Amino acid sequence: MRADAVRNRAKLVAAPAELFGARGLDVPLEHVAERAGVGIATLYAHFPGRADLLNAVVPDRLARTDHLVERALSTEDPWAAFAGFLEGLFAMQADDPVLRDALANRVALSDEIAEICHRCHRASLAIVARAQDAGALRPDFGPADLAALTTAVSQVLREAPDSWRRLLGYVLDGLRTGDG
Amino acid sequence: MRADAVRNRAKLVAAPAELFGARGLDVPLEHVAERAGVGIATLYAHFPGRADLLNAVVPDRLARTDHLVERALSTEDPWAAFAGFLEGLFAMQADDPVLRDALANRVALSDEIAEICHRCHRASLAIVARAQDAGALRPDFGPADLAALTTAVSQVLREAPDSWRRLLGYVLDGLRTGDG
DNA sequence: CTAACAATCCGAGGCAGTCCTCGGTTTCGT
DNA sequence: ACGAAACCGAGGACTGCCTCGGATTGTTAG
Repeated sequence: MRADAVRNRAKLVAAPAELFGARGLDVPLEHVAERAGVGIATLYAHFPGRADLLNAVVPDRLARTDHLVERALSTEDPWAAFAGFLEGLFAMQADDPVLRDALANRVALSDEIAEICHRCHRASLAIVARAQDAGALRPDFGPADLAALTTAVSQVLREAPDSWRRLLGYVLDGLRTGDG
Repeated sequence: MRADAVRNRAKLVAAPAELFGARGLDVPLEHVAERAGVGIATLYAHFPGRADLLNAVVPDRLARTDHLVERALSTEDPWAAFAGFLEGLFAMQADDPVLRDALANRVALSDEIAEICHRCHRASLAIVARAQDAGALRPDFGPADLAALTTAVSQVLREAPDSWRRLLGYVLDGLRTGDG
């Protein structure tokens, strides 16, 4: 690849991050190109469609959840691991609109993204199971609830970024059993 | 107003309800007109803009919350009143996409709508205060939390209509104090 | 009953935003 | 300096918003 092409591609991958903050994941691609200081046709030369651009942007962000998983698994207290995992997951989304919208199913899943999601999902099941086995987390909390919680909080993040922590706190209090 | 005008206006007001279910509040007005069996120009003759149509549709739905408020205020147990109010509020939204989106701030507020919202909001503050005074509801639960909860659940309603009740259950469990 | 007027209805079409492609032009690398 | 690679904006296609001028229909007075 030519040197200018590399430079432009990098600018294109960097541009969405700033724009997404304001308008969400569906900014016009023209704006992205303009922000990157690049013609619209150049954008399409690098990324045939919107999905391809997202697939170049999202995986890196999404992969950061691995760190969270790692931290949770190495936390001794199962409840603290579970609560900290959720807390971290949403805090990360609060800082990163791209990640937030990606986890809220607002991105068409490429194979790569799907793979990372799968990995994160499987890990979170383990974290949940461990907390339940320890008797700290209600046994009736299921994977669907986790998805619903993500949906719920991501919306709060979008509309009232200051309220999510309190809401999560209430949910966690409701999820905890006396035993933990 | 002429007889056919009355008939058409009624059809126009009725049409959105069915359409909103599938696509949310922002269906093309052309579709609304088609559904009503009316030309697009007729729609604009009756309602100069989308907001005017919504203002003709929303208040009726929104006013149904009054019934909920009434029920809650006449429920003796303050916690049951509070929990039942929320449960009813969301169940109502689950059945009525218009109401759901209206409460999630997706409608430009006309004076009339704003007035009804205000009334409902004031009433809900009373319900909250009563539950807190009785020592059944955490004293740190505030109006902002109520708004955040509405935002959160309305999004779950949109994307996973079967999960909201469980999620609300967890939140309520977290909100309840031992005393109640 | 009918004619005539006014109220109402209507689809075509102009405008705006976004997507994406085409053909020519510029720039990189040798 | 030459060829290939990459760049670029103009513009066609589509969708949704809204308006215009003419056609239609309800109403009422004679």
